[in-house]
Amino acid sequence: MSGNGHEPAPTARLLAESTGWLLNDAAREVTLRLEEALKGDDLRWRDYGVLVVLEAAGPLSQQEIGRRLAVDRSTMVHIIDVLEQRGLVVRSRDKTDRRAYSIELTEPGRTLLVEVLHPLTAEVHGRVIGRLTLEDRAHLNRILGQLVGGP
Amino acid sequence: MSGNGHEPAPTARLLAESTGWLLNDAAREVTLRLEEALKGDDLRWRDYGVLVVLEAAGPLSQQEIGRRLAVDRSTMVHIIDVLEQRGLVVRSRDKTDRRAYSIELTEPGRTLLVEVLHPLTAEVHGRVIGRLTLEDRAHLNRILGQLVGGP
DNA sequence: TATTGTTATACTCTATAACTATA
DNA sequence: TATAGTTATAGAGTATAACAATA
Repeated sequence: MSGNGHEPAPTARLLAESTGWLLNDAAREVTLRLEEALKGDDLRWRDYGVLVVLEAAGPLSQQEIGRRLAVDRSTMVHIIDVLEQRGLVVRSRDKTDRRAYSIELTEPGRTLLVEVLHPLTAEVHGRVIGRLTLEDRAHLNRILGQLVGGP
Repeated sequence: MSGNGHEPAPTARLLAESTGWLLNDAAREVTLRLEEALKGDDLRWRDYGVLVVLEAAGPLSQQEIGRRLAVDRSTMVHIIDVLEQRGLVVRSRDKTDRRAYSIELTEPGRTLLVEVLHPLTAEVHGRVIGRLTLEDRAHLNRILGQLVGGP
């Protein structure tokens, strides 16, 4: 990339009145740093997303995971392929619908999540969000929640 | 795409405690709608960004525009190509450094911005951000500004 | 020697469409 | 007839590296 190494995205300063630009810059800021941190474990932001979804919701079909992350089912195939090869998830046929898989977190997957990935992302997260007061963090989460929750 | 047509990105509900996910979902929400709105004028979010940067800062080199939008100079070539072909910007050689172009907004470009694009994006923006109270909007902008402005 | 714009190229990401097996 | 997963493929977007003109 060009100018987005570690400096803040400068669009913000130019267009501080536009929430859209700010949102994009902020999201890029956080995502870039998380991607950087996850690179050590050879995982992408999206892979981590799959693991987190499975941890939170239990076994799901590929399509359902994709729906929750806004990823197409054909794209999910590759993502699950990689995670399965690394032993972080397993595919087994859904008992009640044998067209679908039941994707499940393995013990190594769960361990990686708890012992490595969560601390790692929490650290990055803290570094970026750490600039904000606790009050502002709560504000931000509440406001963003309203934004994405609406119609 | 799969599940991100018009429904809110569902990651948020699952991981409401993680600002990173929320930021991504919110940014995607806004960007998708803006892209949709700009489609009528056959422009992308990023093209609009170039026009806005030029409007705010005056003539700039391709590389400088790219730096401000976090886009590589090789990518800028194509973007400016299209905008120039549509008569929205002009390339002229920089007087003091004849390696560089001076990219300038044309009158049609400025007019399109003022009469069409700004109202359009303001409308979309209002539709998404409109869910928030005026107070929350101010909060959000201030907090995001802190996030992207920091080290 | 360094830098702007350019080109060619390659890589990543993703979706579309057609297929299979199940429902 | 519809759906989950798969596959092949194609398109968009982007960066890397080498080159010409200029500094």
